[in-house]
Amino acid sequence: LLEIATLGLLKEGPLHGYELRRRLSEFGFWRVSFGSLYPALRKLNKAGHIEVISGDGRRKVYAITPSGEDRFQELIASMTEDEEERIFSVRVAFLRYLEPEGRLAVLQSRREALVARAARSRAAMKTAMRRTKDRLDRYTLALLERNERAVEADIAWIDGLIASERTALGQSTTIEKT
Amino acid sequence: LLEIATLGLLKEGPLHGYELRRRLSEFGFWRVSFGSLYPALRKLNKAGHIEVISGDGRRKVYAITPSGEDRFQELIASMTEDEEERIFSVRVAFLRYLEPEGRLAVLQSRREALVARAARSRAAMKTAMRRTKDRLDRYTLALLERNERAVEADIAWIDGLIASERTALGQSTTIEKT
DNA sequence: TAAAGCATGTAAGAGGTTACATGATTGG
DNA sequence: CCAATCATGTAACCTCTTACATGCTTTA
Repeated sequence: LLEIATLGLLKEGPLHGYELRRRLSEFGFWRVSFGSLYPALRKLNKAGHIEVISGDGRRKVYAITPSGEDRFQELIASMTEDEEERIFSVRVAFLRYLEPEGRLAVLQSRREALVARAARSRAAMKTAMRRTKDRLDRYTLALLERNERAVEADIAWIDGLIASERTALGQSTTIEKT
Repeated sequence: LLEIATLGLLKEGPLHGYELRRRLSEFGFWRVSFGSLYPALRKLNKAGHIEVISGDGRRKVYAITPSGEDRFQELIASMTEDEEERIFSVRVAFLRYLEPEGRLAVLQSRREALVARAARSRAAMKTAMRRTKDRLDRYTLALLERNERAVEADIAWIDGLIASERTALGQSTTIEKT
């Protein structure tokens, strides 16, 4: 998570650690702790994915290297199924760096995961109701309903992205728009 | 997370580890790994929060102890601000075990966190637009909009729960319902 | 000149994961 | 009887957190 977010932000320009953290939390990703940020930067540096382009003693400004670009492409394209929302958000935020086919693959993979989750959620509701003999408590019920609505909204959102991705990809479909 | 989920499920009746895991994933919380489940059970046992009520060599059936009940009450009532969705879900699933005042406190605390997040999200959108001079890319924009809608939906959901909690709590307001 | 904020870092530990090992029980 | 699945467990590791330590720079 930190690795992909760091590389993604550094693709937009060199930054030092403190500023990187500000961007991360400002964007609404999460407020990463320094205790995790600095060791991560050192690790990325040691791996050759980023380099120090200005160490004036005070600030250490990092820039992404070609090796880091490769690593970033690898990370952004490889979806893990039923990925955490936080990680997927970071992926979407940098989705513009992926080629159109890769984007479509990521979005469709996410869609499948969401549909599977919705199915599991509905199944869970049924089993829960059967187990408790329809005495499902108010809060659990409210939670399950909320989750169902949230997943449905997300699927609709993804569908919108997929649709506009498809029209951007296959221009041949745009026959007689009027 | 595992601690509160385990204690909460054991409040409904004794279970062995394997079955506990089934319930956890069946409910849609998450598929906890055995490598985390069994050490956690041993830790809870050592702390005296749960006890083995049937170790027939094969299955080890655990039950919650009075100490575990205390621990559970402590965990369910103590909200951490801007809590992860997963943890809050577990909290809601067991909210019925909290007294009405505690429930209201938890819900209102969550509401505040969501409102704060929405404000941060809007601020982030403005700074991001200012920084990139209105050339915010499609995906980032879609993501920010999606997040805003999701948080708003969650606030509305919480408001519903708070409202019904309030009417259940203060019966004096129910003057002339017809 | 003192406080607030900028900036980097280390150590310990929380809370999970994957991979591996082992054995009992049940169903075809 | 063999495979699947039930059932428990350990070891190594990953990612991130909190708490602490340090020193510089800006501003009131």
